[in-house]
Amino acid sequence: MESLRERKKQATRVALQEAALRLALRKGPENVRVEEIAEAVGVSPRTYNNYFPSREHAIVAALTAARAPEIPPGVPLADGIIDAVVGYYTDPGEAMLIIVTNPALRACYAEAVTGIEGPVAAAITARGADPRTAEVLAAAVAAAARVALRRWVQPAGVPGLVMVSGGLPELIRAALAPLAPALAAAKAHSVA
Amino acid sequence: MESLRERKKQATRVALQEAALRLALRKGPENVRVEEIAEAVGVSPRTYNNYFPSREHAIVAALTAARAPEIPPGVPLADGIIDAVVGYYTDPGEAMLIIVTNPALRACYAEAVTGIEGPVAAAITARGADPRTAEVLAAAVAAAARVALRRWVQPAGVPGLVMVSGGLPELIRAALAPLAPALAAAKAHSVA
DNA sequence: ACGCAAAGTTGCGTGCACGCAACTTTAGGC
DNA sequence: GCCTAAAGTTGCGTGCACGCAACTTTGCGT
Repeated sequence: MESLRERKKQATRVALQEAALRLALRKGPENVRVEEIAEAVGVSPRTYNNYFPSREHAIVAALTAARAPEIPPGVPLADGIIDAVVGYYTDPGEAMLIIVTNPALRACYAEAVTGIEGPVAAAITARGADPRTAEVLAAAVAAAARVALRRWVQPAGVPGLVMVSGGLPELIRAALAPLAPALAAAKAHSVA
Repeated sequence: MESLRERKKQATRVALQEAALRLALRKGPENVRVEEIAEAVGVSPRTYNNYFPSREHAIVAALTAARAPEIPPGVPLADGIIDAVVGYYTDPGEAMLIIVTNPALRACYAEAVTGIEGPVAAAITARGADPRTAEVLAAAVAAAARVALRRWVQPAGVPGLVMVSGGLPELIRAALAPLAPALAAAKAHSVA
């Protein structure tokens, strides 16, 4: 059902996301006031907060909106999940730089990683695993993805340590690899 | 080194934690103002925020302060970690009820679960695993613990579903179980 | 077409988080 | 003991998040 209400709400939501991202790209995320975003869309600041719970959420939503990981059903579970997560994070254009630059945006983006838990859990369940097991493993996958993001951003921490920081896809694969045995076991458990 | 500075800082920090918890228990967490906590300790509100980044953090800190999970070195890795995490969450007296009642405190407490990642990662590394693997697995363990906490709080979600919500320890064991294969593999990998 | 109930928007008031620039306290060399 | 630098505290100002109570718009039955 696409009532007028729904369409209007969605329109202002999208407008707010786009305005927030545009302003952040132009002036830097620090220098964007909620009032500006609201004004650019023709809405009150109070209404902005009815749509987004913080100043950062609209910007992050502009990047994560309408993006859901797709997990291929044929391949082994671990491989499918890894590819899906890698694909999920491998579009971001220049906007990604804005996000990793700003601490508040980084935190908000890391929080948004939770969004992959639902689809991942569904995929694991679809393979026959117990839903509660799937929930835990999906949370673990999201946690590993956050670790990968953290490593990607970090300037390599202690100077003496390895500077692996290659591409984000490689970091994600490396971070998810230790979870593969648990994913395989979940599948096996479903068979038993 | 216990300089006068350090001792004073620690004293006010502890005083703030205790005051925050005491007031929260007496009046309910919602009705405690930062100004009150600061005044109870004899410090300015601004100083409160130099110690804690939010109103909730002091209350949560009062419960998580000086608590580090102890992971026995002898037993199998997964068992040791599970027992340690269970023990970590199995003291909380009546104060726990205050926390699970309030959404903001719940969020803050869940965030504090990150505190176990360090010790857990250290224990995994101590068994010979790669530090980067240990970091990922520790994050996964923390994520599983958060799932257990979520399940413990939730009023059993959909009415038709199982109402497992027994004790928190059982929930934690159930949530960590799916990660056991990954923990075992990390240890095996170190041996190979 | 009418009118009522549900949903959405807005202004207001309050409390919180925090950068900044004074000001005060502590540490340590002399 | 004295003086200076480092560390800590405080007041102030600003912007944000959100509960609340009007007010406006939309949906829908008649």
